[in-house]
Amino acid sequence: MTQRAAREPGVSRDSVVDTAIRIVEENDLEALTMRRLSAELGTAVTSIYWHVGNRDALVDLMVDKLLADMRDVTVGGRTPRARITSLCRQWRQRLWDHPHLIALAHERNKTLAMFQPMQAALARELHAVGMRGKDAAVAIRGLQLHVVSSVVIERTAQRGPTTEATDPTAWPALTDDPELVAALAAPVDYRAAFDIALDALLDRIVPKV
Amino acid sequence: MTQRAAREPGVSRDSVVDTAIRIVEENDLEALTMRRLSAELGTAVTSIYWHVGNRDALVDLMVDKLLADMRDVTVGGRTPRARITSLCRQWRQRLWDHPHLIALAHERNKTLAMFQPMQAALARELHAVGMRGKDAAVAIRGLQLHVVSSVVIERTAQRGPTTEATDPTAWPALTDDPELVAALAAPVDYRAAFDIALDALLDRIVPKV
DNA sequence: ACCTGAACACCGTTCAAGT
DNA sequence: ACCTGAACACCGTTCAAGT
Repeated sequence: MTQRAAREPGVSRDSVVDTAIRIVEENDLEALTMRRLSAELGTAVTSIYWHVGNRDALVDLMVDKLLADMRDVTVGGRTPRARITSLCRQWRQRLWDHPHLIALAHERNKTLAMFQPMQAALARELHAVGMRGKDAAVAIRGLQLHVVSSVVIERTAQRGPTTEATDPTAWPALTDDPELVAALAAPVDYRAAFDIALDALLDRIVPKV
Repeated sequence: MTQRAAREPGVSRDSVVDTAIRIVEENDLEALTMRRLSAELGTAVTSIYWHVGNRDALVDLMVDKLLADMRDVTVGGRTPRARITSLCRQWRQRLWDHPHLIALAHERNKTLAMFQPMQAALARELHAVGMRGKDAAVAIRGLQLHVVSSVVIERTAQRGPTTEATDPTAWPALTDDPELVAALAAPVDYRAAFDIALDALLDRIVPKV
């Protein structure tokens, strides 16, 4: 088997998935159509079906491939608490850097699966602070949901040019606090909101050591 | 103008939106096609375009209509903290009761707009504990993101029969904590996770009184 | 002002037929 | 084992034409 798949002879399952990922990364999810994909591969539409089944199965393969690429996790920080914070920030950043992955996972209901590679690393840190079993699972779940939902919300919010900034005319009750109204009209600082909530979560979840 | 729009003579903008909402509620978002909508209305496909513009504009109208239906908020609880908790839980429940709204809002990038009707009520409670201006805005944003993301994640997670339960074979590092592995393999208790994180958030955000 | 049919440029998927 | 063209049953949208 040649490292770089030859272009001419035909199409492999891998080349289909790779090309599909490239199409999505260079454009967006809705740019991924079977016909365009086949055109880019230089084959008939129907041969794709032989290799990957159908569109849903193809997207599943794409998600798996992208997740496999980010399986290794490195941790920094002195205390376990610092390492957990670093882990969560790092994971948020990684998902953030792969916005296409989020859209893909959403379409296939694999949103939570995006977090799986991080669970082992988190469990290790929780063990270090004496959390095991069910308690550790609850903590992992809480952090997992926080990271994933943060990225999902931010990405879908800024996906289009829609009026996501809240409409100030909607609150007659707030006219006595113009500073609040102004602050709500400003764009959301997702990063800050993420950090605050993460810290609050850790205060609650991770025992002080 | 008759209260209940007459069926025979023609189609109104309202009847288009209402029928579209009914279609989505009885099925799901992808059941909403212009052709099916027109069939259900008894008109030609093209007349819909005259009334609402195009599909995107129609979905916008649907979101606005659904949000208008849940604009009034009632609060219960003695202390401000209890009332804020009640508000967040109530809002989560309302969004939860309208899963179609979430899918609709997602398609039109109006995810955060779903929360808008609740902002005024939240601001009132924060004023009661002495939070104003920028601090109050940060608190509102934090609670807003928590509620919305909680519902979004849970709904997309259970949208389909996909394998959302995490695969236990993926963590060789965890074999020394079988209770943790078992707990992670079990379905997520979103309600509990929501309450824990909400409490943690409030500890951080709302000043003790 | 409102509604129509015809047409355009797309989709995903199946299937029998080729080599 | 792999690839093909033709066909089916859909999409959203435009546009000229009707009343």
